[in-house]
Amino acid sequence: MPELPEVETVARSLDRLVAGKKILAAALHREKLAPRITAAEFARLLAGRVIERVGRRGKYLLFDLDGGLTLLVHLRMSGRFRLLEDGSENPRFTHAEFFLEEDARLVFEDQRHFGYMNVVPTTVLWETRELKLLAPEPLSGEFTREYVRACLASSRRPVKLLLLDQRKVAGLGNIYAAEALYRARVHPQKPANGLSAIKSNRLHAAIVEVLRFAIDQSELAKLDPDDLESGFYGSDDQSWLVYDREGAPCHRCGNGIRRLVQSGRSSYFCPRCQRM
DNA sequence: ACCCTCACCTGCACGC
DNA sequence: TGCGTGCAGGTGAGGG
Repeated sequence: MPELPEVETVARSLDRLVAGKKILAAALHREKLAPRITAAEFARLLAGRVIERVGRRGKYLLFDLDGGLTLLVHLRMSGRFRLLEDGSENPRFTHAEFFLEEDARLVFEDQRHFGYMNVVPTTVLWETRELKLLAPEPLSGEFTREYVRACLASSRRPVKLLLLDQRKVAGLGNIYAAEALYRARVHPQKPANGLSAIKSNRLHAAIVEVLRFAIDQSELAKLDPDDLESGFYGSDDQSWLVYDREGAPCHRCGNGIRRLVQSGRSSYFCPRCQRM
């Protein structure tokens, strides 16, 4: 279920826990998890590789391996890594296993079977279908006011849908899109090219703030960072300003938060603070 | 090129 | 209690 901030936290945790370790063997238990390679290739490509570092691009986790390979992972809705002690049982929906040095076992579990993995040569990483069309990182210098303004100007779609488009903004999902629009006081159904320069700038700032804040929260909320049994999730019990608060009072004006459906997905907003 | 709908799975909260 | 329904934070394929 993670968006950029949670994926960032997962990447940091994994980097801390498994960077420098060798994968002695790897097993793919559900072939469709890595549809571009076979289970045999998965095992062969990963066996013996040292995990040099774990990073992130958009909502993708990137495991840089020695020998010029990168393991790409998308958690989608329910993907999750766990680092287990030798001998402990696999979680119910374990779809991949990485047997590491020192009897550590990294497992990937995924209740909804939406997760995705691929192994690619690092030299072509940025040209892969997964990463090639991804928008700039919203917390990088590339993500400027001008970039956001140009993006918005290029489409008549409702601004909320534009924010969910990974080719426009990398890493935003349904929650943080709603939170950013609320902070910027922009109505989710407003046509993207109808935003004034002022609102566009507010939205740019709100996106950056929302993500920075959420990364901090997610880091703080991690229970015990050194507990190998705990999953690598950020907090589940964060409270959002508008997300999932239908009917509850707006923190700014007290009006009831409303829910509407756009492209089959819930949008939450304050009808008084976020006018068309 | 754009934009929408649907499919991919399981589990959970809800109303009857 | 049990069963049906709708919903879930993501994305890509396929269609108009």
